[in-house]
Amino acid sequence: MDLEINSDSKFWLMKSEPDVFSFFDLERRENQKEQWDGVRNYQARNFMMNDMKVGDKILFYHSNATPPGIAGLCEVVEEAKPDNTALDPKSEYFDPKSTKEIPRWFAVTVGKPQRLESFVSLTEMREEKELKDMLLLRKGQRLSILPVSQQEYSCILKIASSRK
DNA sequence: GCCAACGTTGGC
DNA sequence: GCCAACGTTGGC
Repeated sequence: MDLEINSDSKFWLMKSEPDVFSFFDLERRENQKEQWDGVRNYQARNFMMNDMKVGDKILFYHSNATPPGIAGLCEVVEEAKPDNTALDPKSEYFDPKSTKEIPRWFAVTVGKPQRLESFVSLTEMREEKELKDMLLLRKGQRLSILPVSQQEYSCILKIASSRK
C-alpha cells in the first residue's frame, strides 16, 4: 500500500495483539520497556529503521481484541537495533534469510508506558470527525506501524479524557 | 469462524 | 516483469 509517508512524524500508532503482548504487559516489564520484535513487514520495518526517533510518542493499539482500540501511550526509548528473534530457529519469527552479519529485521525499543484516562475504541475513533483521515481507519489498512499526525494524537487524548 | 484486503512467493 | 496461488491481518 502506498502511504504518504511523513518521515518527520513524531507520533505513531503501533498495533499489538493483547493476547501476545499487551499495553499492560509493557507496564509489567522490567524497566517498563520492550523491543518491538517480530515485525516482518518491510514498510513497518522501514518506519522503525529510518523514521522513528527516541522520544517519539506512540499510541499502543490493541488489535484482534474485544474491543480493538488504543489501550495506552508509550514512547520510543531506543533506536532500531537488529531483531534477534529472526536468528532463533525456535522462534516463530525466525527468518533463515537473516544473519548476524547482515540482519534483515530491525526493531525499536518502546517504553515509558503511560495510561490513558480511558480506553479509546476503534468504533469511537471512526465516529470522530477529526479522525476521518487517520491511516488506521482506511479500508484495508493492515500495516502494524503507522504514522499519526499531531492533531490525531491530541484528539485521541481528548477523547480518552472526555468521559464523565 | 468468516472473509475482504492485503503482502509475498515462485513459476514462467 | 507478470500474476496466480497462497498466507496473513484483523474487524466483525
